[in-house]
Amino acid sequence: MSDYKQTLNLPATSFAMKGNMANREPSMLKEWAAKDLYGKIRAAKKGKKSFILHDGPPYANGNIHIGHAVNKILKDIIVKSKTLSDFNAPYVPGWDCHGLPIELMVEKKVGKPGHKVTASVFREKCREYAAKQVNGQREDFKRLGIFADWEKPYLTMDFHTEANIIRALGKIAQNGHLHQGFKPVHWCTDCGSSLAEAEVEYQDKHSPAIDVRFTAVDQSIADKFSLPVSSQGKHEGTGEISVVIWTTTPWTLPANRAVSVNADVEYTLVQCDTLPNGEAGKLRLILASDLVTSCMDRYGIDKYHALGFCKGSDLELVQLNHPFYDFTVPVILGEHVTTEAGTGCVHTAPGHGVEDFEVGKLYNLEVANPVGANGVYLEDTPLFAGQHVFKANANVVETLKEHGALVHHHALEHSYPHCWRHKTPLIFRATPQWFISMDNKGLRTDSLKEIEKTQWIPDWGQRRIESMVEGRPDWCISRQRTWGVPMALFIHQDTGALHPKSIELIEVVAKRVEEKGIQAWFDLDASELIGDDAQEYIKVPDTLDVWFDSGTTHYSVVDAREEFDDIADLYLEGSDQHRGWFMSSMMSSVAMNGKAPYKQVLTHGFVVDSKGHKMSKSLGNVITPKEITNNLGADILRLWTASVNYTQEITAGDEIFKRQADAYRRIRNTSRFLLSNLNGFEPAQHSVAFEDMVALDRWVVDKAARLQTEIITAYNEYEFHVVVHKLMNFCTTELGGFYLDIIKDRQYTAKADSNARRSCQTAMYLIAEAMTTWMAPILSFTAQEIWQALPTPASGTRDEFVFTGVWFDGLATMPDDTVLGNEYWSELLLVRGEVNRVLELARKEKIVGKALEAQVTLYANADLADKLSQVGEELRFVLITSKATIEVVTDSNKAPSDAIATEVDGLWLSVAAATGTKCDRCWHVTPDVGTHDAHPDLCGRCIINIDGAGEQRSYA
RNA sequence: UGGAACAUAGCUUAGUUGGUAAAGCCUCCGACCGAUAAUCGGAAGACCCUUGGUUCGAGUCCAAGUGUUCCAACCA
Repeated sequence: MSDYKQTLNLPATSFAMKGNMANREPSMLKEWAAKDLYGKIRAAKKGKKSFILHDGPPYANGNIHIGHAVNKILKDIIVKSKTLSDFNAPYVPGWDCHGLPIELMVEKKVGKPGHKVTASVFREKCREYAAKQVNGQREDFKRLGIFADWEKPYLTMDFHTEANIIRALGKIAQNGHLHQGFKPVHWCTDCGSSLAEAEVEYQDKHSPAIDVRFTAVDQSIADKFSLPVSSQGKHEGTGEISVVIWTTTPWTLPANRAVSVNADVEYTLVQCDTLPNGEAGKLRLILASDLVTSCMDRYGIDKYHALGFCKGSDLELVQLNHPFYDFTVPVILGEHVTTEAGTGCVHTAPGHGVEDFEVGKLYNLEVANPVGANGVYLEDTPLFAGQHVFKANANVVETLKEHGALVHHHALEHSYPHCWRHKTPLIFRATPQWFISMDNKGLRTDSLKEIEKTQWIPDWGQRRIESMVEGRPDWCISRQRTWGVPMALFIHQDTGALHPKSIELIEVVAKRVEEKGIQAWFDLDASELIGDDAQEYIKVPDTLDVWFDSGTTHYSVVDAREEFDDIADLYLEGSDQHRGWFMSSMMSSVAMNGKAPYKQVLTHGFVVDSKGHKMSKSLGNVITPKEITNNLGADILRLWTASVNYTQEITAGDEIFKRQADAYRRIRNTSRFLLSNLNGFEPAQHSVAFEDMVALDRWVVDKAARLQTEIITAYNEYEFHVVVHKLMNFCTTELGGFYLDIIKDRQYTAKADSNARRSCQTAMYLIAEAMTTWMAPILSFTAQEIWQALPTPASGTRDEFVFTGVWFDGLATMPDDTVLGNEYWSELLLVRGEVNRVLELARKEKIVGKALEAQVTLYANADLADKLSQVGEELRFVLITSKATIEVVTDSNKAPSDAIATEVDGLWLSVAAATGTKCDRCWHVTPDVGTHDAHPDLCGRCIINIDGAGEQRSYA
């Protein structure tokens, strides 16, 4: 055996084939942190045009789930790609730290505020708990390779943020958007306080279900129905006309202010020829047509008939007598009214029901609130003063009977909200609340204008938030909670009016909060700030809705942090945030500044399992980021995130991650092969000028340049799956299946320092440089690993990190129609595909094994033959055969019958075993092997490459 | 129940103004043994969710339906 292998330029690299990223990433992160990578990026981009992605704060509770991971990875990809586009894109991560879920967790540990611990201590515990949660989540985010100012995040519980939240409230009040009102909330009469939905549990309860009739003030209401007409005139029937309602909460009747009907439902005027339970007498009742039969059954009225019909809308504003009070209430229209149960007419007490409240607002109904905090009717409540509402139920029923208004009464067992602590039934009770008005100062219309100016991606986001803003009620920002930013206002104890100096006072309070946190407000003695006014003015005890906290971060964070010099360019969150953060941010920003807080809003979908179902513990289909990073590494998780169209639901599953790992290996191996062929290549001394390169090498560099443009565009449009697909396809199709396969001959067998070899090394080097930047925003760990393995560039130094630089600018392009340019090689690629197909047939027949054992004859028409011959003798290198012969086909000189027709117009192929002997060095089969005395096992080409000046290559 | 979105090979995605459904991965078969737990070649693989409609012609336009997700909270 000869030793010619030693004369080859075989690939060599220390870059491992297996990434083993799960194990290696943590140490890379450690190193990056030690070297202050984030700080280095900031320094490198200082003074550059800024791009501000403002982080929506996750709630500081619990481990991060895969949705958090997707969100942060997408943000990170954007920040990194913008950085490579030479923007200064600082990334300040945030956390939402106040609010009920944390209170509930802390309650479990230390009990409710005001019981075992003071409110002050309780807040301290909440603060500690939130801080701990933030630390945990922060480490998990870091593990994903997210680059951020982790040492200086923003927390909504930072003292200066808390102070700014209060200032934001002041600004909104100053601009006239703040007003007081009432709103019904879940109320526990034992606690004497409101409850959050999370504190409500549903249990079965027995309630008195009653049907009550409200007599019409004006009996001519009958005219509204389509009454039958006879010779005696209209048949109107006889008996008092009433609308009948059904309710399970008789105690709410004192607060009744209307009866709701559905505009589109048909109602019947029913002539009853007996009273309920068969007693003698006549009545006319108004009921939903669909429910007449069931109602009559229930009432025990068997002699009745329909007099006429009308739509609910016909009854609007008809006046009815309250069943036991001396005032009238209107019939109003509400969409919440259905005909599933009851009578189709709904008792409406705006003080005791959310739907009642909402519909009542449309009709300017009074929000009557006759029930005190202890569940007892207030002193000025006629008939029931001093009675507890649940005890009063029986008395209300009795009173109804006395007034002849009770149509039916029975007991009902149904699911009813209870206090989770006392297990007692809850009531809905209107309490004074603070609202940001949607319409008083045109907030709704102004917001809609700003929404239109904002770019929503995908574009349906705009319609979505618009419809929400159009339909939303005033924003109730007050909460009766402990762990929240206080509504730092003083109101008059009797009138509820804001203190005349409220705006100045807010700044004074904010200064104190800046020093000592929100506790400063709760510790504050009113007289300290307002002196003698403290006799008449009291501190508002409410806290702010946490949506207000996060919604105002455009002010408390973006405006406040010195690394930001403008409003945010981009907000990026899950699509649920149209209702949430996007909305609260828009509302507060317009209320404060009259403009949107962001220029673009990008949304992503939710992560679902492989069947498209949401992830939940009960289904057992939850995949955690930790599982992925521990098994496959963060780069796989990142690649997966980047490879999907995240605007829809994002599917996660075992097979999907396995496929991502496959894709990862392909990209990694292609990079490895490039690196291994750059062994010994010094760009400064070995680079070949573009115009001196072999044609095929120029083509691939041009291809890479075109691709880079497309990839940057895809990054700019936030379409990362396009990046991944293009990258993969380039590795597979252009590189693996074509270019790299072809140049192996040159790379391995040409003289080490020949133009033929240096040319393709130059191309591979340029591609490796560019490709590393392409993948850096996504496969950050791998890209940096490759970056460190790349040779020193011609400039003499390489930045320590791929992340501080810009897209590679060393690629060159050629016009499409350049001689031997893109068009030419595209066509040759097609020809090669056909050759491969035919080679495969020959392989099946055992004529050849590998392609180099074959010789191919291309029968081509004149046009094609001319093209093919442009690369001359080097055509065989393109086809990776030992010989390639072109035969011109004309009408008179057709291809032989055993040649195989191809998909390429005017091309027939035939394949045979190459004649000659296999060269021991380059493995081509040629007749001249054995004719050279010095090297009997080599072909002439190899001898030139070993002993001579080296072969010349121009094309491939 | 309302509002919004989505539905194309096993997987991830392309499918322009309607004109015979593409790519990569996976799978299978083969080659190679100088990218080797790699690489190369070839092949197979789709009732474009269903049903109607418009049209000479529909993955694409329209309608209805099915499935899934998000929204409709003093949850974030």
